[in-house]
Amino acid sequence: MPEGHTIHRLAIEHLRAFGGRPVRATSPQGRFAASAALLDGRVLDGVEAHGKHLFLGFGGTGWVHVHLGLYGTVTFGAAPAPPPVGQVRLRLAGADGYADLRGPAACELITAAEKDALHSRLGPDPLRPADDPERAWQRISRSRSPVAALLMDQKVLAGVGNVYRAEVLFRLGISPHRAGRDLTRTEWDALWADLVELMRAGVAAGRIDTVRAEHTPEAMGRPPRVDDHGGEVYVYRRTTMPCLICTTPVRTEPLAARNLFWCPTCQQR
DNA sequence: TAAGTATGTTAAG
DNA sequence: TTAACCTACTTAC
Repeated sequence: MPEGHTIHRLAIEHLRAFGGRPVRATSPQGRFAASAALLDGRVLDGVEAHGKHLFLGFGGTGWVHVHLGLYGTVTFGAAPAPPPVGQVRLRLAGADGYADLRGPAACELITAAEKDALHSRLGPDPLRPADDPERAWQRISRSRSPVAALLMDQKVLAGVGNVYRAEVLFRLGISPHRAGRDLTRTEWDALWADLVELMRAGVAAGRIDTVRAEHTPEAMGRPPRVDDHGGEVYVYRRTTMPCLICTTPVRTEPLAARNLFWCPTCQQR
């Protein structure tokens, strides 16, 4: 379930589980075996997340760069680690627990310089307190592309995926098809602020919840809805259901190779 | 058992 | 714009 909140949460969990102590590293599947051997017995001394990229620091040995892609996962468990199940690219194991990485788009050992190069290709991340939203605004306010595409462009903004883009646009009532340069500065400031709030909540909860208390099915007097991705949301993959607020059917269409979801009634700004 | 789907990205054309 | 890739799960037959 990888949008930026997942990756930031993973950084925290890795630090808590393995930080400051030597860790055993193996690649049961074999595809990361040579690098795992270099890492085995080293101390995890730093973790970082930028957008959907996770970095695990091992001193002079370098950084493990992980990108989960569409369906990569990390599962944590308590020691002793059982025999690996399925395709485990990387297993880290400490005295108290272990973590299994499966199906990542990227898992590679890189240098500090290579890590810097990756950062330079990414826009500001709402979950990195020092990141400056002005950098994103400079690009958005000059672009003819629809805001829904810009929010997903990791060079513009890092960490937002298909769920957060759909939900934040709904919450602000902004049409996904508006061109970036037609947004007002006030609207952009509100988008960034809402992303910061939503994504921080996502890190804390480990899932994406975007529905305000006054709009829950309970509060609206509607039957409870069952999510297939774990969180309570307004429009993402809600096409078989009416909009929670106005009961218009939620609409979907492909945009830049991804499915976009929005409410044509509530999002007319 | 096979096909389809997924919260993502890159490279080829 | 399209295909390819990484894996697991759900749905169809």
